[in-house]
Amino acid sequence: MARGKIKIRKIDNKTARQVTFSKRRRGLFKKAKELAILCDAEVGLIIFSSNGKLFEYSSNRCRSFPFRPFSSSLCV
Amino acid sequence: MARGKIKIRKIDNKTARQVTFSKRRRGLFKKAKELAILCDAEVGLIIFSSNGKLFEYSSNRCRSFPFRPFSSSLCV
DNA sequence: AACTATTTATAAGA
DNA sequence: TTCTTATAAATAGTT
Repeated sequence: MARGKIKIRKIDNKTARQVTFSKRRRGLFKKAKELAILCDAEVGLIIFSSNGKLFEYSSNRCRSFPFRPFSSSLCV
Repeated sequence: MARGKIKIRKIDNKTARQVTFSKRRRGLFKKAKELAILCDAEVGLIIFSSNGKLFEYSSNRCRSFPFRPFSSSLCV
């Protein structure tokens, strides 16, 4: 998508993979939030990095239906 | 992001909101899949439209840890 | 982390 | 809903 087109396959180099993960993770969360707002949708996104670190987002507005957040802490 | 810049706020017109929902939902799923493949991550994405229709994706590979798919049918 | 050339996503229109 | 296309946004490679 930028200085060159890439193939969608696992990035072998660990450092490069981590860099791409950080960049694309941020982009994905941004898009998820935009969809929720623009389209009045409920969106839940959960990501485990290859190291097992958790990242999550929920658009939930503390309703019991149709959707509960992944972490109760997200619903303060 | 195209013929004009938009503000990220709920789209009032229902038809326009549905059109945007369809387009952006597809884009979001694509990005989610790309992240999972490129970065060897586990990704789960769940969306309820404003009409309550469910759309979901899980990159899960049928492991019991760290992540179970949202629907068992996704893990055949 | 910042830059920027390019690719990709997409808003509006057909 | 699908296609087109001009433009905004994301991002790959670089610094």
